[in-house]
Amino acid sequence: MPEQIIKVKGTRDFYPEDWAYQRWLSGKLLEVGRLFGYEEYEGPILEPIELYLEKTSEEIVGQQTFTLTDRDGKSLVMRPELTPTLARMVAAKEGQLEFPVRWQSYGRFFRYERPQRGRGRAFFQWNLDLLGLESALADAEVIHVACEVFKALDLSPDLVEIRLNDRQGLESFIVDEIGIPPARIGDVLGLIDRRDKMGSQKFVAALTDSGLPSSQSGELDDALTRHQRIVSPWLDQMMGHLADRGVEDFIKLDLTIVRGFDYYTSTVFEAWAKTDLRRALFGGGRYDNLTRQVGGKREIPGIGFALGDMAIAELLKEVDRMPAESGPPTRLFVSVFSDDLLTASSALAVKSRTAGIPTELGTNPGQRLDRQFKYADRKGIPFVAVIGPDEVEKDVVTLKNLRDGSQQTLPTSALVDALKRQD
RNA sequence: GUGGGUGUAGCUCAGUUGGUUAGAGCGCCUGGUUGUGGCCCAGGAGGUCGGGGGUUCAAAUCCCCUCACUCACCCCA
Repeated sequence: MPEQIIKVKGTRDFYPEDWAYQRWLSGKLLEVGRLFGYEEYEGPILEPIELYLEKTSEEIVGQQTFTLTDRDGKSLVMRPELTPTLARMVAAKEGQLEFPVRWQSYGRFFRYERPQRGRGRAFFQWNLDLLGLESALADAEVIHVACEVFKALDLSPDLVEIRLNDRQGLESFIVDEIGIPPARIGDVLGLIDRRDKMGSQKFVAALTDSGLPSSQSGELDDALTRHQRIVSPWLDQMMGHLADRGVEDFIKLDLTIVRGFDYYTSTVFEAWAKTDLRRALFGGGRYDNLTRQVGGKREIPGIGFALGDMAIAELLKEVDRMPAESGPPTRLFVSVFSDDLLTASSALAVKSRTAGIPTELGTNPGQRLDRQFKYADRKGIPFVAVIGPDEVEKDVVTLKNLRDGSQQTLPTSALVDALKRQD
């Protein structure tokens, strides 16, 4: 026997019940976006490596992506995120698009990482972006969408929160209040980002190690501990808009939210579960120079976020918000009494399908009826039709409801109506 | 990339200080019921104990290697 072929590490097989969950989740997300007027779009799954080298460090692209070489020797990347693709698509049509652009997308992404709880190498991600607006109204809208997603998934503010910060405000706080030289901002932001994980002591030590006077390290740590937020008119505006929309309960200002790299220019936010799950559910922010880096003629400001399917699934499982399994769509199983009567059963199935009722015709003529019933029952098919010699003679059909065990014999012509009544 | 854990029947798992023919529950198959699923009863099939090597009279059990899965760290665009 040939060796069993195992699936690629970090990928998942979606059996019907798993796929039903994916359909449910993507349906919920896309519907929320649709209610805010966001149009769906999609890009290629393969992109030239240069698209990512522009924006991200070579190390990350080299080590954390699936890359391949095509037959012409060109390096291609299985897309690890959508934003560069979005930038490319917007830049290519920037003269023709009507701004502001509201776009959303749900698709597959790939990252070459070590799989663990809530993270694999192939995953789905929902991206939602609002492009072409500079005002805080745009940021508030996108965060409002995020809050509505929580509502749609039945996740209340006691389970989840969105931690919000203004990177520009944080930077000026660090420079003006603490007195850290502007040149050091990059390092310091990176450490602030990780402060939650390493704890206060290590944080101070790391700051000092990086060359900061220990008085400043301590002062910054104190300030981060003491202050819930920074002085930021930008955040004040956003919070005002969010309160108008009635979603402020989901929002927590948190000046330690940074999100790695220089990608974001002001607003940054991350969603976190307030449970044991120590993982960001999604994150996003404002990027004001999106299209330039991919050859666009002008800078188009934008704000958006991305939500992966795996972390949110972990949370939904943990708080019991997964939808119930629904089984196959089949409503009616038409049993086949014998070879002779296959024609009659077949005709009935055709009639039922024509009426729009998902119908399965027995494929084992003459199989004992109890087997056929058992099969339908296990499949979760709610109705079974029987056409035996008695029924054929009188042009009737026996219809059994497997849910409650009731059974009736009715004219063949009345079957469809009877089924529709019982929906 | 670093470290831990786990691999025994289709599934979830037991398996004592190494000891005879490797077990249970669920599932599956057959029959009890040749026009009726679930419940019940009786019987049955199914395992090179992840793979390879070693120690031993004897290995699921001990040792080494390897593969897979999993959890955490690093990272998280």
